[in-house]
Amino acid sequence: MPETTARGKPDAGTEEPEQSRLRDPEATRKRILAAALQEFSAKGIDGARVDAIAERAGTNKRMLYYYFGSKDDLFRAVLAQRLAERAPTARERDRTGPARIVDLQDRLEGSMDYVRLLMWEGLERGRRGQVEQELLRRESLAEWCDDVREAQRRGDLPDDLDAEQLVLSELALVMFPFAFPQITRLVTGKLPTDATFKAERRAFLELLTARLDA
Amino acid sequence: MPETTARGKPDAGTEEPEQSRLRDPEATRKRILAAALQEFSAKGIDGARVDAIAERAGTNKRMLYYYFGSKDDLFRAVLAQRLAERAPTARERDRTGPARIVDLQDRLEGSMDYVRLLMWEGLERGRRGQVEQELLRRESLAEWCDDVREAQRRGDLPDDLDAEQLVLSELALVMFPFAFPQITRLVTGKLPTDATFKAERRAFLELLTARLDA
DNA sequence: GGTACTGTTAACTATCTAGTTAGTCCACCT
DNA sequence: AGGTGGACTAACTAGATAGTTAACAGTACC
Repeated sequence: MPETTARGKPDAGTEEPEQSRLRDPEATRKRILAAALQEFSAKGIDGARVDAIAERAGTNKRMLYYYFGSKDDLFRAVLAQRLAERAPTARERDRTGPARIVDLQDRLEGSMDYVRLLMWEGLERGRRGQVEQELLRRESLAEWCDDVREAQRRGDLPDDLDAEQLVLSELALVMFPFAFPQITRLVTGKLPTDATFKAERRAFLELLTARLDA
Repeated sequence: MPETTARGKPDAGTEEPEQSRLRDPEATRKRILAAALQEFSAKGIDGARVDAIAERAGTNKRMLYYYFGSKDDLFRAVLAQRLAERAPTARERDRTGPARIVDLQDRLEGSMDYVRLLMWEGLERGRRGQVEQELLRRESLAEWCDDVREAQRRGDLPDDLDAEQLVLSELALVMFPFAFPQITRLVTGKLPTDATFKAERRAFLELLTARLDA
């Protein structure tokens, strides 16, 4: 690869203008964010290499510091973006029906990178420090809990279970296999990305939900 | 601190000889392992600093390479030791009774460092590479699944649920809060180490188990 | 067509880190 | 009492890494 004036292909056109200008600040910004998402998701904050992100974005390390102030700020920007992307659709889903857990799994299926981002956040930052988008996230989760409580009042969900603990548990049931792929494999013989595993998990979660709501 | 010839106090005497020799290979080895457990648990494999481990162990970096070949080997040794410590008692617990999940939580309560070790393993190594003590762990978990299947035959546990998925789920319910402290806090307002949280979680898991087994 | 601004680049630096070198110190054996 | 080998240490090294410098090149505006 000559790599002299390589500028990554603009691939996913955001708007239709399609002008493949040589200078395209927005596109560059997005390429960096996308590259950072992959790197951070794969290797964590400490593990990710700034040079690797720059190269993957088809740009220069300097640009990364030009648009985002530091490696840490870049991580925060990636997480914030991913959270913002998910927040609106999260509000729309049914959180109390009989298919709620399977549904949650479907939503998470395509976003293993997001789950891993959250894990890295929990491990590398989570103990004391403040969390990114704290308010937004807290509100979104509180809303979810409120939905559950309302369903409990209606009698759609068992009312002896604490709503917050239930929400936490549903997240646990769905996220855990992605968070601990090695344990998933040791127990079931399959990786969480395996299609067979997903189908089996799905069937199990359906039964479990029914049993819970009985 | 003068720190000239500082040798960490031998503290936990392994045998009773109690000779506080200045040279005590076994004690040094153990101090290094203990220090490494803390560092790796807190910061992961990449995040942990060899110098920090050495200092925490009250010894020299060279000793670490003397006893264990590399940083990575040291991590494996720590994990292997922790697994070996837990394996025997794990076999003794009741895995099918109505208190099984609460019981599992009690066992994990004092070993957050262990859970974190497993998380780091999952994140930093878990995707492809082989897992430490693979055989031992796989057997131990298979045995657990067998116990569940037998209980299902006896009618002590619902037999429509897949045994492996059930084991995975019970692990999920208990480990998740420790793995995602920030999410736990966002949902419940408390950290998983908080005594109130533990009590609430415990009560919830009791109800949940009863509901599952009904 | 010049000037000012902003996006972009390669090369540089200070610091850090895993791993090594080369040696000292101590216990035990004879 | 002296030598042998294992336990231990301080200082070093080569390479990596986050962040910086300084200059270059499109674009826009007059």
